[in-house]
Amino acid sequence: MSSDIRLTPTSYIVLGMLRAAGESTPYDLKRGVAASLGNFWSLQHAQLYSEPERLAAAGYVTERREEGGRRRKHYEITDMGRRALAEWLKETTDELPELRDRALLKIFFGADPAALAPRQLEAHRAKLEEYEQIVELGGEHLPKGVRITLDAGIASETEWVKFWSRLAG
Amino acid sequence: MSSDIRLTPTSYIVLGMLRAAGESTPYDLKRGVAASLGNFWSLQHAQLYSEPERLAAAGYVTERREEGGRRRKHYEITDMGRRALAEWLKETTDELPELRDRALLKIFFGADPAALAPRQLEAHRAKLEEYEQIVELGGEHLPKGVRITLDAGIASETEWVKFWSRLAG
DNA sequence: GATAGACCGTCCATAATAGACGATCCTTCT
DNA sequence: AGAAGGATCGTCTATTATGGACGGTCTATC
Repeated sequence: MSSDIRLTPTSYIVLGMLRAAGESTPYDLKRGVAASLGNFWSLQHAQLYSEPERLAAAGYVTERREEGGRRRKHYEITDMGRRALAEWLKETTDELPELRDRALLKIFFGADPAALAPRQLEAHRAKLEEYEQIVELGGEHLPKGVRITLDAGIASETEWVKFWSRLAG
Repeated sequence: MSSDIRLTPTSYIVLGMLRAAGESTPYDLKRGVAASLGNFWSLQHAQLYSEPERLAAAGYVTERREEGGRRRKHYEITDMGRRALAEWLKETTDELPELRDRALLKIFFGADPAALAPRQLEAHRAKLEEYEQIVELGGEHLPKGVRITLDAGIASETEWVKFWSRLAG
């Protein structure tokens, strides 16, 4: 409680997941993130262990530790956490997304696009298909926000598939 | 020379910029990056001061320091640096781009899309226009790789403009 | 030759990355 | 029941990266 920490996007991810899923262990968070938001916000699983601790120390979440076995930690969002999350959700932003594309980086410096294209095309196609699968099996009853990000993913991957197809020739 | 360091994407950015532009100071690099590759590979200007030092210690670049005034450091790529860069450029990758989109993150957790859309739309539109400007004034004689990444940027921003337009309603 | 504003370099505390490592748990087979 | 092997899960460490403050230097202008 009460050391004041800086809340980063990582913090809000933890808070958001906890609000949506209820009490969770870091591993739960990890799986949840990987299956969804990890697609447009990359992060490291180790952070889902350290960040909740930080949040617990500052009072945004509570921590409960199993006695036996794996001694897993279970976290739950507090009212303070809910308030912080709600406030953050209300703020708009004009920041553009950050992108880090290794393949583009190589092309920029003169790598052969036709050499890079096949594997990139394949990877983007696979991702696109993954998204479409999710929509097919029950995209109707996804929460609205989730559905929108999924649509964004589909639109964006579709575009990348086109882009790399052109380069593959 | 000869401490062996791990070469990160940041390293290759420094090497690539030095190969393309010849001897440069970190500030030169900073400006060069901001104007081009910064659009699809975000990085911090402080890194363009620390990374060349690291590379110099390992022999990938040479360092020359001004005597008077600002005592700027000038860096130049070595043969060893060129070899490392060339090798990296030859490797293909199936890694997908990393994305970090704060606005999408908020939507995912339930923020109001219509509230977020206007500023995002505006920002993406501005970026798109910036790219198109570059093409207009002399996109013909840009290096091929640079031109391709520019095309990628245009395609991608066009898509985002559409996406946020839909949400703005 | 003063001054304002742009240009430039460095530093620091904190956060994030990458990935190894080791423990625990579950299933299946004998 | 017990062993074996694979999936699940948690932690740690060294290295990089982030964000931003701070302070110095240069240049144009009056």
